[in-house]
Amino acid sequence: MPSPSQAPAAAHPPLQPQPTSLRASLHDRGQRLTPQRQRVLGLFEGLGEGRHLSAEEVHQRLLGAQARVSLATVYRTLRLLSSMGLLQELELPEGGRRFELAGDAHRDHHHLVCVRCGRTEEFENPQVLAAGEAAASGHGFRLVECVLNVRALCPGCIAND
Amino acid sequence: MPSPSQAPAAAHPPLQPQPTSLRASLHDRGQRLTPQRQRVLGLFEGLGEGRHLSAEEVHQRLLGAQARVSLATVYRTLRLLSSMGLLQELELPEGGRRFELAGDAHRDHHHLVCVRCGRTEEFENPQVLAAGEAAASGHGFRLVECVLNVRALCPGCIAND
DNA sequence: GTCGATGCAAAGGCTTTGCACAGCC
DNA sequence: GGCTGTGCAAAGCCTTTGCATCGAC
Repeated sequence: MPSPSQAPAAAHPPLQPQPTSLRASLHDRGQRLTPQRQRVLGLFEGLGEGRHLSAEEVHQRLLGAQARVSLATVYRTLRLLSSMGLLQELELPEGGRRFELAGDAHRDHHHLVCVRCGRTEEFENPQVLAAGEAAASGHGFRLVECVLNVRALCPGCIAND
Repeated sequence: MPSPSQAPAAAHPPLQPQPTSLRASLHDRGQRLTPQRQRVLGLFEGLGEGRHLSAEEVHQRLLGAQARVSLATVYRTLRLLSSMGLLQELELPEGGRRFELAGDAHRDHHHLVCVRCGRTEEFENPQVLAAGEAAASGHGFRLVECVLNVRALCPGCIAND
């Protein structure tokens, strides 16, 4: 269950941007809340959990939403939000860097990718998380996240084989 | 226990290059066995399973071993050997592309990476493989490989926290 | 001897950075 | 009003590609 950050007053829908907590997090680091940063985070929150975008895709979507943000700022913001723990960078095979909304739910969030056409499915499996935790604690590590990348052939590509 | 590939005649140490099967695989594709290709594959075989290198590292190691191979050829060869299924490209967080020797053993070969210092441990866990197979077949996919990337903090970095 | 592979260097993406201006606090 | 963030464009990796030569078959 996702823990509410720090908004005890009103119950708000999960897809809604949370400028309050974003501002607070930024302020703790001596940084500022700008429309660009709200836009980027809001974009991911609007997508919902588990959806991932490349820097270029973020840029295009923001332009499409009439939000004037430069690509350089998109890169800077993605890095900032990742370092704040609000976004997470993920590794997909043969692709590029992508980012998605961070959250406890993502500690058990995995990818099934077709090695031929790139089609991607997502799934969860608590046993994977358990295995990750076992491996981490077995080596004295503290788990941050675990991601299972399953590389496979999708039905369409099997048929074309 | 690693299964022997296809050398029923003599028991040879697993670290030995196998020019015969490499030549055969290349020949099937109308391609040639060159010293450079032997060198690159031999380097990985000499490392043993589960060790991974970037293109730059491959190049440096070959130069150090007095093998004159251009970086462009390293890139071309890594791609070729990957497409032949002899090497596999893997995705590590915050790093770059890396390659490792392919093999059945690697379908259950996972990484525990410190998100701060990059320290990497490797481990196996059959339950992870089972989860990957379940996910693949559940979506109609045919499993190629599954890799669990566990991002965590290592003991040293926890202490410096 | 033929046709593919290599080496070199230039081109190509994607990402980061320097600097002056704009805007949050 | 100070100081951080932004936009623009140039610089920087890493990787791929064109072309003449070399070498495996």
